[in-house]
Amino acid sequence: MSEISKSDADQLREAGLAESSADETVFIELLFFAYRDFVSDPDALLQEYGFGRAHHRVVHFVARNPGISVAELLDILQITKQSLARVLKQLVETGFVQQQQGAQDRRQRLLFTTEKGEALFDKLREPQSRRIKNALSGLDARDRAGAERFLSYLINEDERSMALRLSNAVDR
Amino acid sequence: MSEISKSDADQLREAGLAESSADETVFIELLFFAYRDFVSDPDALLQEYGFGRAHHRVVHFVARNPGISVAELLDILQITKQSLARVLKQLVETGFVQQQQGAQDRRQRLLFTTEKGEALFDKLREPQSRRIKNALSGLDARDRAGAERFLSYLINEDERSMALRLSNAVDR
DNA sequence: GAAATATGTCAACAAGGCTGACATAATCTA
DNA sequence: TAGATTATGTCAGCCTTGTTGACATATTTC
Repeated sequence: MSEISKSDADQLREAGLAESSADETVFIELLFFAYRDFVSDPDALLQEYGFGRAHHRVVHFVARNPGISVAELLDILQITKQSLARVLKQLVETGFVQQQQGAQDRRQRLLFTTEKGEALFDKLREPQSRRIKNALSGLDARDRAGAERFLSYLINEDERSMALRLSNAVDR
Repeated sequence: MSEISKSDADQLREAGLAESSADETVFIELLFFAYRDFVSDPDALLQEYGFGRAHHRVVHFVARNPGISVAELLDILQITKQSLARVLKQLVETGFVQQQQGAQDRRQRLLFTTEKGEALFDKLREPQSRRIKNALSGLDARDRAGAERFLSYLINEDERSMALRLSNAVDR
């Protein structure tokens, strides 16, 4: 990993000049750059539909969790009811998402993607999937495991198991 | 890594039912959850100053790259001149960032943090640094290297070396 | 029957993206 | 040196997506 040399930080540390934050700061910035480029992929595609990133997140998590309730979706996205309602309404009106009254609890509106929604989900996932696949192609199994662990440990502890359960859900 | 089991996806794959995107989708969602929580840390602190995430990014990269030009900062943040100008103006007016005419090229306004800006930088970095440190504490050296590699390979190839050069810059 | 819950809705606001046009000063180049 | 290019700033206006708080409805639970 010659590109990812830490020589400067190492030298500083040996000289006793570095704060302990040196190492972490590398990761702070790697996360910024990686996420910046990672989310940039779907944006151009979304414009064709007049949608934004918020729509993408909703379509993605509804497609991945068919029958999810509004409350569960709010939990995942960590935005307010109103922020979700706005984009969800548009997605329902334009036929990308369907609502269905809950069977056990009829107060719930369970959410599903339509075929159209499924197609959008795939279309938006494709470039991100490609980027991930490309990144993983340079890594061996140990590296991949390390990346997966690191990301999962960044998630708030009290929500980690839920997040991992969702991410590892059956992929259709 | 019992928590990060891939049993569902594995079963599907063995049954020949899974699309090749199954593995990547786990990373797509891990990135979402990790970044969601990662950026949530500084938000409460920023409110005390009446600032938002955009201010954070500017303060961070100016503090990390003293004397950076406006053009270089735009390159990092990948936003428009106007979006930057708005928050930069506020940071200068409130005394967190200083401008200084370039010596060689006097058209440039080189940016520096003030002591006040430096203090804010540290204050905002602290919780993120703590989160990273906490995540790394559960990992061995191989895992850490894997995480670092994975994130760097997610960055657009034509900007990767710049990003890595910045991230590995001398940490003060 | 009353309280709690799931959801929706409305009005209003703020942050921070965007565009496009135009201005100024400084540098580079033919 | 004149003209083109570059670095930056600024103005007006727009859009998305986040926020709050109040209130309404239907349903479930106690």
